[in-house]
Amino acid sequence: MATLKQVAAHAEVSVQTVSNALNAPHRLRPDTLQRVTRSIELLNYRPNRNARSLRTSAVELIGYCVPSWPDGQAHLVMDQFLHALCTAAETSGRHILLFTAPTGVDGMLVYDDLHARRLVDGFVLSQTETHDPRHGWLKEQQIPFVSFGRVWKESTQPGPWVDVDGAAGCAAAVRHLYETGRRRIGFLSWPKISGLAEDRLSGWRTACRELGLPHDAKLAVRCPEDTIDAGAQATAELLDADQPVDAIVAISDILALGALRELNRRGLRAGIDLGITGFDDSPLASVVSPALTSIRQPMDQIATELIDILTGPATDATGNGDTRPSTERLLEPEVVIRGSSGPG
Amino acid sequence: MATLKQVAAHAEVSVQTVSNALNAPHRLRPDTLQRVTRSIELLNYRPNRNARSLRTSAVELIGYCVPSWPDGQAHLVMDQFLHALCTAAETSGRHILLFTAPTGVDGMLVYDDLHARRLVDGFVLSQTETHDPRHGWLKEQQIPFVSFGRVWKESTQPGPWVDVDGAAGCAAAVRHLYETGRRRIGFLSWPKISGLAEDRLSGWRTACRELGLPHDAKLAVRCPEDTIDAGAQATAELLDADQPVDAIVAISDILALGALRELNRRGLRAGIDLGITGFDDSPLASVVSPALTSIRQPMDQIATELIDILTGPATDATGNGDTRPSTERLLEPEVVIRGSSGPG
DNA sequence: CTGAAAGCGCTTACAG
DNA sequence: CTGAAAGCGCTTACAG
Repeated sequence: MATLKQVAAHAEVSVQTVSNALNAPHRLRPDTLQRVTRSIELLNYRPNRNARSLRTSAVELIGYCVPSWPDGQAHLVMDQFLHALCTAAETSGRHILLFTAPTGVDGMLVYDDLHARRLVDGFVLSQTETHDPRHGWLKEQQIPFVSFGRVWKESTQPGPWVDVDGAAGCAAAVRHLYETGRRRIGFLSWPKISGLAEDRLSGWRTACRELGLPHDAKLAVRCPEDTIDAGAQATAELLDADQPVDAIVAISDILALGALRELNRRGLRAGIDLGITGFDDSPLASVVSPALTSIRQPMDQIATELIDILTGPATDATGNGDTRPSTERLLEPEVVIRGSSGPG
Repeated sequence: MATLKQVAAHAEVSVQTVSNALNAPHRLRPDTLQRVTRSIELLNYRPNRNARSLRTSAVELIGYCVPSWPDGQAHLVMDQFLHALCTAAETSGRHILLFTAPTGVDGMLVYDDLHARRLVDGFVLSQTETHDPRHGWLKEQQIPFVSFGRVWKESTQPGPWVDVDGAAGCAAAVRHLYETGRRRIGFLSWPKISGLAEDRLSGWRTACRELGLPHDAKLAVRCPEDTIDAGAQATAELLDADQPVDAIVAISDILALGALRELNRRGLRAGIDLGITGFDDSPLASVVSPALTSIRQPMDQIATELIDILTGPATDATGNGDTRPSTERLLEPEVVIRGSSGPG
């Protein structure tokens, strides 16, 4: 492996000049730059990142904790998210370092260690939970981070975040179903009350109200778990009611698949007799028939914003200016229309 | 951040002794060790990894290229694999660095760069394809790597690998179905001929032959794509044949889900009227009803073996001893029995 | 525009 | 068992 010194000797300049050729080429005279560049190519020189990091104390590595399954819904799009995150990181010359950690506050030792030993510059958090302790802790330690997902139920959100407007997504799904002629739209939700679920539910409720559609509590079913079975059962309820629904907005693709199955069982046709939509546009959505209309989170944009915020000018690195507003970005999801919600 | 020097001053020893306390504690006298350890704790010292790596030229980081979807089957268990890989890496004091690269030989520039700039010590490869160029290239460059999955159709497999015995898995599924009384077992396969598909198919064929069951070509259907629809259609074929099958071994969970749907549509009960098995034990398997019997790859063991091989004594670092056999580990998958193949 | 020198925080032969 | 010293390969004020 060639070193800076060898390149310098070869190009007959000082190491400083070679370093500048790489990091501040405008400082060199064109002819010098060209000569150095030639030597770099000839010797196939690659700067040693460890040496650079030792000097600059920046590793250009971003930590991401791989969520441990079983977590239900989220991991069906995890590879999409990771791919987007990697790509965004690489665009800014960085990479993603993966690690595992216990959930809750116990895991913070791992985060702290990774940062203290300078394996990473900062963290991207996801799988944010209601009352997630990580954000507050990292902020207190002044360790750079950005969160995908808000910490719900907190009076103040610690630190910067990027999130998708679930309410807007569900509202858009309702409007889409309305436009295809549906007038009684049910909602399939999750069991435990979470900020995420309430957010999406509220979007359904608001849109129905605005369109003059029914939106009473009976139309929103909390499924006991995020499975196809539970989705099918809840769908059966909604179909067997005195006034059956003619469309269903599901809070996840899995539940929507359950709805699809129940329709199938009854000889009803999704997209014709009823409209069905899911959430996440997971790989499953395009694998069923009719394919599932689903609400897609803009993964690439999410990832880009996350990296932008994390690598941008430090929000609060000094500890002063604490009152400065955190960086917060709420992105719009998109309804990907497929067969299950009709031709429109 | 405390440094080695500061700890040394605090403990009133040389930096060398502190370093030894961390890396070779047996060299210190117990009382010295204790004193140093106390100083380390008091100052909350964490060794700077970049400095260490610069010195030792080992970064303790393993590169893994995130596969770009859509790739069909594999990404449903990607998070399981990543989690296992991370855990195994951490057990050996290492971490996973994620990156993206173009497929094929173009991507090798990325691999080379990552290694040359010392961002990683080596690579774990997965999504191995027939005629995958990466293995040969990395071997030639003497860049450490280990592959999850064999390069099929090569006369000699370049470099060490870990793989799962797909044939054994499918054979086990056939035997399991036989034990639950099935006597005419179909096979659902993929469109393009790949080493992976042929391997699994051969397991079905061999087991059927050994049990005296039919295994003619008509019983093995190549689905045009890895979707629920395709699986359902192929299942319909197998059921409408002159001699209908009473069980189906599917090469993927998705295809098995298609089989389940087709049975459902016909009023047939999986696990009672027919036995169905999938492959990969993806999150989907436990989310349907009846839950899907599926062949599970031992992810934790795979990951452990991969890291063991990669971090073990260099197989061929010197370039001599080229004839030494590569490290190769073929692991047994496990049939996870659920409702879709009957109570047994 | 270019160069000589110090230093980032470790580890590792080498002496004592 | 312990210590003084060199060096891993860079970057960065500081002079010239």
